[in-house]
Amino acid sequence: MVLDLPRALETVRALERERPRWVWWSAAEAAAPLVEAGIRPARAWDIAEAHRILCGGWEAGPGVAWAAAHGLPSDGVPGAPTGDLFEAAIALERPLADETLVRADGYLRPDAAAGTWQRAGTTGQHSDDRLLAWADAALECAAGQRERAMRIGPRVVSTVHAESAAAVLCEELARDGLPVDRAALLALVEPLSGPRGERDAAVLRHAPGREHTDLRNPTQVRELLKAVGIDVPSTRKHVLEGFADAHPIVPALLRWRREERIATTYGLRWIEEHIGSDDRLRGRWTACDGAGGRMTAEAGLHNLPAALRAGVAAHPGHALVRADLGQIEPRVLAVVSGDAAFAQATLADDLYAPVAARLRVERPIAKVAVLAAMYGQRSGPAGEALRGLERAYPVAMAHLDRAYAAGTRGEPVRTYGGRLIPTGRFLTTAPVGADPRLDAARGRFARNAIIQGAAAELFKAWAATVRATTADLGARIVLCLHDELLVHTPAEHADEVARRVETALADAARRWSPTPVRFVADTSVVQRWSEAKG
DNA sequence: TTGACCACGTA
DNA sequence: CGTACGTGGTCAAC
Repeated sequence: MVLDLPRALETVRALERERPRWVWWSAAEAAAPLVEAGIRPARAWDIAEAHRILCGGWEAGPGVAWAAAHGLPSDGVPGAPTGDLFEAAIALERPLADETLVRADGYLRPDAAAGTWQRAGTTGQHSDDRLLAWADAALECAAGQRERAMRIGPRVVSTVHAESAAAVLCEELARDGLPVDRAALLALVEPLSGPRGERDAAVLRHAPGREHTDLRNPTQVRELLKAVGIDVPSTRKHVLEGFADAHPIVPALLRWRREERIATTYGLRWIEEHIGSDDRLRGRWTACDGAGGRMTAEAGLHNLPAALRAGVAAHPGHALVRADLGQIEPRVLAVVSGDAAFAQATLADDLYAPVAARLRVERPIAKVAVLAAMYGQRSGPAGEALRGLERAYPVAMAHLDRAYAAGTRGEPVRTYGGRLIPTGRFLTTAPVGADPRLDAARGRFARNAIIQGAAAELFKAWAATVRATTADLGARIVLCLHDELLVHTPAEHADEVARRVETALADAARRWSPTPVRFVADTSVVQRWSEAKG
């Protein structure tokens, strides 16, 4: 007997009432079975997520996280056991007996890191001992990580807590799924799911003699356009849009592209594959992608065309509370830079209004200038206003410049929440300093990452708070989209959930930012995701 | 079969 | 000469 699962789940359920902070190697491994059993753990320390924050990168298995928590070089982490003859020979040489989890050199034994050692016990007592040792190792590893986080700054501990909650939320999102109106979705998709020949013909009739063109092949499309007198460097949408009036084939082609996208990516096959018989769209979720620190989702959950949002709908007796953060990135810049003047501007509903007043320019100019400062866009009328920004908000601008400079040098940067972001990741093609264009790309990457990354951290703190404060009403977060939340709730509690979503934002922001920076959400109760905002 | 590239959806 | 992600298509190299 290795584990009596039903009994273990009952124990967990009882313990959860005390609201412990669970320590686990990863939510995917440990929280998923709990979520499956209807247990929604409130607080956790997720070793894998903590490792990604502290050390950057994606690889965060027990062997790697343990080594980092103990200050051991990552290149010494033993690889996963392969089960080959060489390993079998070593096992014969040093049989059994070896019950030590940690090797003499300080690394975890690889068969334990891979999860096989714990389950390989021959007797009950034997495997219980191994499981206990494995649990102790997790506690020790988490303690080491916590110490390291505290050394960077106490805020990093909060970040780990929020990321750990987000990782559990990801398991819940994957299991619960996004409620859809299957009939509505089919009505949107089906007209485009006819034979491809018919869709193609609507374009090709504009070019007699070239009916054999494959519209999916950019080279052939370019030749097709050339034949009707349109010479384009590429066939991308924004290029073609400039020629919309030049020839009727261009709008026909653009329309074909839109429909082709839905027919291929979001067609009947997609519905069949990802939507369950309970009318829930399900995909896998990750709490923190490699670079931006954002959540990611598969199955099209994060790039559903706007046209299909009418197919995302509350189920009977329920409503959707949708809320999205307004102007999140400039508000985040105010927090992470500590620019008091810029923070003052966030007190307005529309942050660009006070910025425009201060710069003595029109609002659109102020907006373009702020976006240019954050993203590095240099085209357009931003130049003059950009110099105004430098004078009005020197602290915020210097903060962005520092990130850019660190990136050009290939140095890692840390987000406000403490997540390490390596910038030398383009090193595979050229070393730092070899190619100015690559260095500039690293600079832009770093400058964007500290803003996008911090925004993701605030978002997850908000989502974790919403999750915690609305669960008692039967509400469930069903979609996270970078700055937007969808909460599925019993209809009678929808208004209360909406209020709590707003409160959660104010609370999360207050905990997150030592200075008063205002974050605003546009929150509404709807039946369909497509319904108008406000 | 795999990886590069294009293209395009979302933020 | 904003960045990030996931997905599906074609093509060339296996």
